[in-house]
Amino acid sequence: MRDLAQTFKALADETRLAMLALILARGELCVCDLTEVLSITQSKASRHLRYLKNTGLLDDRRDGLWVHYRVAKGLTREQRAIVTAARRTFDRPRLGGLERKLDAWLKRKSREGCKP
Amino acid sequence: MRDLAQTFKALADETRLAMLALILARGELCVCDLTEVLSITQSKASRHLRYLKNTGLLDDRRDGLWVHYRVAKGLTREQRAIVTAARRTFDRPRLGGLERKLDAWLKRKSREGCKP
DNA sequence: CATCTATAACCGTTTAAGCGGTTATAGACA
DNA sequence: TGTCTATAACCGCTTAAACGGTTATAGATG
Repeated sequence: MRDLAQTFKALADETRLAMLALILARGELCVCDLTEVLSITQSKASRHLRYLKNTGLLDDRRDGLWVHYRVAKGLTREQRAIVTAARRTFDRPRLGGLERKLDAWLKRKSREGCKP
Repeated sequence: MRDLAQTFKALADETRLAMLALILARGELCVCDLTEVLSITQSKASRHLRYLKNTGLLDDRRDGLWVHYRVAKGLTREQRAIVTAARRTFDRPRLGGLERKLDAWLKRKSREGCKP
């Protein structure tokens, strides 16, 4: 019960939910992508990603300066069930909007780098 | 996204999770049953039940002095999905233990009333 | 009406989350 | 080595949760 409550707590925040939705949609994203697309500070992005990682929902992978986050390999049975249910219920229009923003950002990033 | 996070928040607490598990298992329970079986204060039980009711997960029904709580009729699509997933993942042994305790309590209650 | 019971609502306190700003670290690169 | 970049870790502050104890309310019962 402890663990189940913990998993729900990890998803009980709009920012973390949006991060998970985007990562589920794209497989893997780096911190600056999420910071940009969700229009949040780097410190906020980092904090919430750490939370999701500590809960065991995400893994990270360093690649040079960037750190990429993806859904963890070793989800528990409980976690898998909850994440799957969450995935099915994400707000489609909102997620669509975020994905378009992400695409625009990725294009700009590939031209001009990670800065603005 | 707002609502989804709200639903997760409602389930992000061990007490509320246990309450929901018991109510799902039995259909309907009154406040004193939950107070007794979970060994919590009345004020705590009432507070968490109000939380679940305000989130739209539970309905209440007054019957004389007692108030019975059950899973709400009008769950949103999201809520139904999440509750169903949660139900599947409840800690079986723990829930079994609570149910045995509940049965013992209900027997005693029918004999001696709601008191101890 | 007076009293008793089950529950809700309130209150003051403690604990935990979340936040932005700042500093530290790890790796790239001149 | 010095500097730049992406990210993590830290800090002080603010807000929100949760708690137990107490009081209020609704309905039962004598």
